[in-house]
Amino acid sequence: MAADAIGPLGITTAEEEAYRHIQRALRMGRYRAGDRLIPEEIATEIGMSRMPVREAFRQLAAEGLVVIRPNRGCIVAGLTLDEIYETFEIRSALEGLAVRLAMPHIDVEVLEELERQLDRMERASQTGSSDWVVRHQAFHLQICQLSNRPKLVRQIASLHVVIEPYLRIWFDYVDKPASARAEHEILIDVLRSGDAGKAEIVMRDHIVETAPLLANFASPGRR
Amino acid sequence: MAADAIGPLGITTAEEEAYRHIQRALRMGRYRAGDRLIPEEIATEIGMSRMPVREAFRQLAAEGLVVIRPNRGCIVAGLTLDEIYETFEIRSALEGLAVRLAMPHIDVEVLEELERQLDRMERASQTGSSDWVVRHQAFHLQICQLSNRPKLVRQIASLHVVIEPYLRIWFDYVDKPASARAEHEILIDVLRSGDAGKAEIVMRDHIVETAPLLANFASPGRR
DNA sequence: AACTGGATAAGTGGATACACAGATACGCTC
DNA sequence: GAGCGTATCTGTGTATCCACTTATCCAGTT
Repeated sequence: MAADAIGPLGITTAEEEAYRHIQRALRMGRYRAGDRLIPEEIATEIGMSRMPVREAFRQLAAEGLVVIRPNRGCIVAGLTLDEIYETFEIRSALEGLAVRLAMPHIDVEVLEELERQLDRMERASQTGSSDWVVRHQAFHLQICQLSNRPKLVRQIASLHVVIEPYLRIWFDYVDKPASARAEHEILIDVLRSGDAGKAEIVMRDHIVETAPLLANFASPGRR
Repeated sequence: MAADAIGPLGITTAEEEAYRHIQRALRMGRYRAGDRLIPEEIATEIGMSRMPVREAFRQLAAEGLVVIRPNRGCIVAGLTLDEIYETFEIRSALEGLAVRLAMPHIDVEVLEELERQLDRMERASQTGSSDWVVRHQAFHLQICQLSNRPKLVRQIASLHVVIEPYLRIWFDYVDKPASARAEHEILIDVLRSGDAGKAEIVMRDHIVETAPLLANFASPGRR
């Protein structure tokens, strides 16, 4: 059939489209925490009925991006200060595990690729756009993916989505995280060293130390 | 209204009921990995239309218990051998973190309660029923809950649900995990010692060492 | 005899329609 | 004037219906 390639990406179902649309909006910080998401509103926005939108809500609720209370609609979740810290703690444990398991798959080419990623990150930050956030997450996920643990990577990616709005707020306040480059260079260094146990510790510390930095800026943004 | 208390538990919506029904069935191992879950079949089973069942599928898919392929229905997920190991690795990282964070909240009363839990576990195993699995999970979750990290506990609980069918198979093959009692006594001992770092290591080892034990029995059961 | 093509049946995804629960605002009573 | 009860209205949750995709089976061809 000619109508096979409907969308630009491999979107097959209306639900998938709704899911990506809403998730994108949430990541971008278009809605504020506590805002109600009205199914019909979003449905007309992307030209479908509210049914697939509702099913998309379910997926988002499972990821913790929204909260659905029976008969009382769907509201944007938002994280309290405690929950931001908690999310970073979980990230530190999972990404620490990932980097430890990734160590056997580290070679020169990988290290070079990571260096290039760092360059892209810096360039993105200089353009002033919040592309830096996307690049930063790509850098972390790149390392995690080397662990060859699909479920682990998915869980980590899901956590990144939850904290993305807060990273954006942080980025908007401070023009560019000054120490970010150095921080991530240390990560590459420890990967180069080949010490899996040390790499895990460095990654864990790197992540938990980030939390208080953006918590200061994120707190006014929460509900 | 008199008809307020419809169900025995606080089930408010049909979807909630469908979700619990299917999740229970999956945990009990009623379906085998690869089986197709037919919405109409389950819908008539609990007296509703297939719509809430469909939405329940979404939640289950988000938890990784089933897989939904567009236009091709809902099949029971099941874990490959690699995925079983991976799940235990993730559990070890998360429960390790949880026990470390729980340490400040450990006191004599908590330790006594955990000892009682162990007794209940042993009693459950002697009755021959697979209640042991429930008790075992309750024991682990009890410790995790002391961390005071709701999101962390939820993630861990979700992993427990995924591996529950395999724990049951394991339990059915070997009448009673012989070393289980001793293993968990060690956990309580390290909690008593007050050394958070050591407790994390002990918990991590305890969990990853369990994986190969039940992997041997679980492998014939997978798809 | 095996493989490929099409036709038919079954089943999933989506839309519309309806019933019920919750929120809000107005009026009545104290 | 304030507080409570009630009525209306918005919006969610469920059911039925329709369209489209996919799988299966049979027939025709090589």
